Amino acid sequence: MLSMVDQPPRAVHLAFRTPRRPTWPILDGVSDADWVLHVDLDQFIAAVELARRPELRGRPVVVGGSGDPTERAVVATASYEAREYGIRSGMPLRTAAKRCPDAVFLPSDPPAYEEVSERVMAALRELPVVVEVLGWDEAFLGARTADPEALAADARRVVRAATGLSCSVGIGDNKLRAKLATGFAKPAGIYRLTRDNWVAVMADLPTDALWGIGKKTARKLAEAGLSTVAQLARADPVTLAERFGPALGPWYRQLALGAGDNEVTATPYVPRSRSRETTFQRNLTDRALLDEHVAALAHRVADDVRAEGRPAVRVAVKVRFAPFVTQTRSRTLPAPTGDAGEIERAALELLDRFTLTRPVRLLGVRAEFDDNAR
DNA sequence: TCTGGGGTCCTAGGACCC
DNA sequence: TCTGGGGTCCTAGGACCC
Repeated sequence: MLSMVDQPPRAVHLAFRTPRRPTWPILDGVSDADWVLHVDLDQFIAAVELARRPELRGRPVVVGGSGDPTERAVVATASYEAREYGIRSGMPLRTAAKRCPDAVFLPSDPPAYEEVSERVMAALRELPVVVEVLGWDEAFLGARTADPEALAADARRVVRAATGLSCSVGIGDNKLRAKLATGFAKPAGIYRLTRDNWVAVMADLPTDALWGIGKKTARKLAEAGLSTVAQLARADPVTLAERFGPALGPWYRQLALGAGDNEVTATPYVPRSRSRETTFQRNLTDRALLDEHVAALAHRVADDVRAEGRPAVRVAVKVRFAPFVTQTRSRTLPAPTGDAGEIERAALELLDRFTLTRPVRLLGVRAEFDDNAR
């Protein structure tokens, strides 16, 4: 339900492929310069819940699923108190309940978070900045100022005034550095990360400290002898391209150098796809039921497609079998459409292409839009 | 650790065309 | 015709992020 998802890889790649002269800030502390600020709400979902349930303050609070820790669902956000028990976002609720049986489990309430998020973004737009929304609880601010720390403090102030919520602000000379700076600012702080302190701060950290490198890639990099940011920064781009692909390989090295684009844009987000999926509390084997669920998902997707006002050009169906094997089947439609019947027909035909012998734990339907029509 | 839901982008192989 | 090289589309899967 995160409707505004980050798009850093594309932006960073574009900047990498067509190197633009970066407008590096003039760091004399007096002249105006271009800065990127990254604002990130502290434990956003948990904070929204605590704001309307003040009696829970100070207790470990876990938000996710329908609030029943025995169901198939994961943690959306854990309060800092809950994090002390090792509870993290993405962790199964059952695991969280084992780690902290006394935690308060609350259901996820997306409309409530959406509403607060809009107030946060509206407050930020009152500042002399360009606001690029990244998700419910994150935004980049582009600004020309001589005092980015003062601007960051202003951002924290207006967000608190509008919503009562706390946020952290990273200051950088590009988006990558601003985003990573926020990690050092949390909670409730401000931190500046630029080319001046990049090496001192980042060099010895593992590669997955970078935004865009996760556990899997970090492991593969380590196997290639590249465990730290400094080692990755010194790696040969040609070798990286051979091992990790023509775009990803060299891009990893750019990340390690702290390079990235600094263009903040308020241009509204235009989605490339819309999808709906459901994990069943109990695995499904009955083919008629599978058909029914896919048809229902297809109709929800068709509603979303029509709401977009652009036709779908492609439909995909996802099946996750027990224990946890995921397959997808997709097809380009004969003609772009927003018609629910046509999307349903395509989805059912795709479901037919799977070998449906194993129990199914998840079904999903996705519609894709024409990339050129953005 | 029995592992959600909603997104984005990259890769690679094969088809197909000139 | 025992054989090319490039471009583009289609499809499935993987990785990452919030």
